Amino acid sequence: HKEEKPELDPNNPVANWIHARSTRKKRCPYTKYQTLELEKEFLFNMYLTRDRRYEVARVLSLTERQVKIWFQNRRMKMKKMNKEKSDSKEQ
Amino acid sequence: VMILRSRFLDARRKRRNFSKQATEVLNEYFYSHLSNPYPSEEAKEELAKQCGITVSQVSNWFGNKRIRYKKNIGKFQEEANLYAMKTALGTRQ
DNA sequence: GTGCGTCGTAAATCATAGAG
DNA sequence: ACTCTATGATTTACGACGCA
Repeated sequence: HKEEKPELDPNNPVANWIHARSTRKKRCPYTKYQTLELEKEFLFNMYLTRDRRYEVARVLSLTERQVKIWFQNRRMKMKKMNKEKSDSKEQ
Repeated sequence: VMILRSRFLDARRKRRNFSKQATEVLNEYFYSHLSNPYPSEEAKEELAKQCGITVSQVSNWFGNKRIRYKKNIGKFQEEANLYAMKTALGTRQ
């Protein structure tokens, strides 16, 4: 299996675990307004065009990358919710 | 029926801590795979079945366990020794 | 090679169950 | 009964890999 960063260390049990790179941006919770607007946009279309992405990012003071990733995560969330729903149906 | 059903689903939403037995099973797996505590999808399904929880909950448990263990190994030393001993006793023929 | 897709995860944070 | 802390869930941000 692959790693984000294999910390090369001898006897430490944690050594071969997956570790985030130190350059990773710290998670920064979005405001209620940002989240609400993103949800509205997602309701309009689950996939962004390049123009919509630029516009949403500009309006919400996020980077286009953040908006792209938010949509990716949101789609995964939707997928998970759908799976839960279908799992609970089948006794 | 729909009301009872939705009530059951709402109740499901309220978090309850996992049973002692379930936590036992998860910890046994975690500490016996400490150098690579990343269960496969199949292993997750088996653990979920044994624990009476969902695969997502198993994933959440391992995610939380890994980060919390890594953040403070000392705090978990006693627990680690306990499960290491348990595994040793259960494994010997 | 570029660029956006999913999948699995790290790490931080949220919410509150329940231990003390 | 009331604090808090431990615990389960959710939210950002990426790495690995896939496909057009």
